[in-house]
Amino acid sequence: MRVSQFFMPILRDPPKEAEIVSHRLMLRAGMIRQSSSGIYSWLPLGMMVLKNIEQIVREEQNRAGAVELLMPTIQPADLWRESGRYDDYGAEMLRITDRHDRDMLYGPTNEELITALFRDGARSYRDVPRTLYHIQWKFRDEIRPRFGVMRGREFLMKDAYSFDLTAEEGKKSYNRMFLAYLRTYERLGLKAIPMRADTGPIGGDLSHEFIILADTGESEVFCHKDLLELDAPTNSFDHDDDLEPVIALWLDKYAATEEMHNKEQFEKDVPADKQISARGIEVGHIFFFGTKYTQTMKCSVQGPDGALTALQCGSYGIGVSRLVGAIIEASHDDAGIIWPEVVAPFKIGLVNLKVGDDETDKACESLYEQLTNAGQTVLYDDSNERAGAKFKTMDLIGLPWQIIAGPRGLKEGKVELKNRASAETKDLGLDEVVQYFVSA
RNA sequence: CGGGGCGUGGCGCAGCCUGGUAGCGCACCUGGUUUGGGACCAGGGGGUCGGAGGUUCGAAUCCUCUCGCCCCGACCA
Repeated sequence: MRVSQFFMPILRDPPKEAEIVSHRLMLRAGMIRQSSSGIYSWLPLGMMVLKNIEQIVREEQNRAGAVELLMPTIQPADLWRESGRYDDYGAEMLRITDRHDRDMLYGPTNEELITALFRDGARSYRDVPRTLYHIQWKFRDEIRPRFGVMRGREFLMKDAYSFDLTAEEGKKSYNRMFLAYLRTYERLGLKAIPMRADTGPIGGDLSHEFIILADTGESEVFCHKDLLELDAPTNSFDHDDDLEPVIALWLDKYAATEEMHNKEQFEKDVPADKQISARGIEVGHIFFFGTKYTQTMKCSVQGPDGALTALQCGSYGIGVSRLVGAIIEASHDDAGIIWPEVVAPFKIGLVNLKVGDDETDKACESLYEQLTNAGQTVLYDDSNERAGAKFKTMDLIGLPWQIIAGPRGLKEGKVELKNRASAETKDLGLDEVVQYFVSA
């Protein structure tokens, strides 16, 4: 993509409403624009990141055996009356009336919808276990949206739902998703710690929040330091594998959010030098709630003995749009964003320091073409800005690699390759830079 | 919802107290000089001051109502 053809409205100064760093940087880098309180348009650069995250989440869901579908954003109120949550959910649910005066709502979550779908589509014990998911926009009419995309009213969420015959089986589905979450965050370059959590309005008795530590986190969290050292297992698992021992690596160590925190136990279980108390951002939440919805909504399946059994369910959410902000909170410096390669909107920023200079133009065009042809994503700054402005912009938008080409270096046949994260630079020949990326 | 604050060009702000028909920096356009970490000079374009009503010869400025946005709290992926 050429900057001269792109849409990336950079702000030199942050709008005053943006308080936290990720919000400021997203606005400044031209990733998002607010439409109304807690509701945002995603501009090209932001959308690219969102899609990249979404894709990683999708791949790990698929790998964990979940099946993707897509449910609507607007749901009929009757479904929620059936589960009893229409009245329970309160003002956070955006209620709408259609032209026929029917009560509708903009879905804050999808337990009812998926349960109705599964109820109609599954008859036999042979139809379980299944885990279904979708990645869809949700709306929760927060009393006070804030922190930009981290706490918006409209947000993109991956939510998965597991259906099993027995609670024991259900726990397996839960564990499998637990590991999928660890993998997902690890791939995103985040260290997410599962913590025992309150189940809130979703209900149920088994629940974990996945928390990443960041100064700007909205809640206080407490955990054992060793949890930060654990790596997600890389091998695949089947539904019937016993994951308890694997999960135990995480569950054996103390980790709790404010609401679940037990100071005495924390001090008893965790040596003083291993005690971490910090701020955290919740980037995922998983629940096992058994038959809470399947019973009231009559979602059952016939067992081998012919008896009808209400299915055992869990639900598993990842805030995809929130992750965009969370990653920035975890990865930035004074100059701007520092994208992990896997989610970066482009891998390489190619900076032409002197547009109009024959040799520089030629070198840049050639690099752009070769790298693009080799499958690299390149943002080529072919604009007429001055060098300084281009550097600032590149640092702000945080592409992992910058290739800087100007007459001075090209006199020696060299361009500069700069790593955004480490700020390391090296001078390479034109062929060498291409090689660097093509062979890597 | 309770408490606080703000709405003046794309962004940041001044003007409002002491009414006289809008200004500054950045951004944008044109020309020139510049050109490796947000250049300089000159010349331009763009707002009717969130909205409605009122007071007044005259309202961004005063009064009333209203809408939106932000911050603190309760709530949340």
